[in-house]
Amino acid sequence: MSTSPTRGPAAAPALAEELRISIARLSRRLRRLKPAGPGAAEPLSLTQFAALAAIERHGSMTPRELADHEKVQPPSMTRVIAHLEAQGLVARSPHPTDGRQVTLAATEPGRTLLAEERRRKQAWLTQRLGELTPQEREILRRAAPILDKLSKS
Amino acid sequence: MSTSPTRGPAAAPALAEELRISIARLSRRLRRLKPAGPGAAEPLSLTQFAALAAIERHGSMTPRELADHEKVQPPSMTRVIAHLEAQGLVARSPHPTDGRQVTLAATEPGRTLLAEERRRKQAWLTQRLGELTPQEREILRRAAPILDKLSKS
DNA sequence: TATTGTTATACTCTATAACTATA
DNA sequence: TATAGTTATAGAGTATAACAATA
Repeated sequence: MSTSPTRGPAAAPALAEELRISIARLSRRLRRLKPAGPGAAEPLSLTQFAALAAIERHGSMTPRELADHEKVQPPSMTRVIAHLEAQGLVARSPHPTDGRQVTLAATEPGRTLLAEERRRKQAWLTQRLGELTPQEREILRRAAPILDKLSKS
Repeated sequence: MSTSPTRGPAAAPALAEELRISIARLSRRLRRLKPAGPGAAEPLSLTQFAALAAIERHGSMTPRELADHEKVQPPSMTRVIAHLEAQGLVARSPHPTDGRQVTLAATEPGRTLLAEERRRKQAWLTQRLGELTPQEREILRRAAPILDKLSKS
């Protein structure tokens, strides 16, 4: 019988299962949140929001870069971008040197909406985080970049 | 202009956005993992796996309890259970006193498969976790139950 | 020939609404 | 009337395959 250690590298499989299930569960819980309020414009899905936030943060990005960044396949990102563009939140422009590529940038309404969503749509999670102890928030704050590191590999 | 603190309760909105995006991205990354190897039986989706694991851990559960536990609606859990039952991984039995309820328990093949999946299907995440520093793993170990607490609210 | 991006199509997961059976 | 579970149906999100344009 294995002794199933709870610490050290050998505990990785047990931690993997716990994390995998916890992440999936919280992901479902978050996705279920009804977006924004009655007065809101067409709401953004989480993927759309993340894509818009990434575009704004990087200044400009190509669809391929976005797909890699958000861990979806290019055709999936095409749909996300189409939606953002239809809403006037991002604008395409031709790549300066490579005719195949497209450059995406946030429009002024896009930046406005982003700020608004940040203020309002994340209310649920913000509220829950506020109910944690400072120590717990600190752990999550340190965990977030590690989760991103895992996503990247 | 707000100063956007990075620590303390007031930082919750910023942390909320970071966590929300990180969780969604890692969730997509994990879901994309191609399950098991060539010799494997019909693979389990992550939700199916989590349900089976919960049933085994609790000894027995009702569909309603499972749905609440995994943050899905009852009809969604019905499908998950139907799949597990069709594969012979869980068995239903009538509730001892309440004729409406159903009791679910893992079968012997179910327990076997669970052990096998634990050993094999989580290889990717286990590998990635093994590449982290012990300090990083420790942070994730502490973060996992906090994520669960967030899911529960 | 390789790469970017798109179109067409299909699948997985989950939800809501309506129904049945039991309490 | 209220609750557990199921059936029927629909929608969101993402994937793969095939194609067009450019390098």
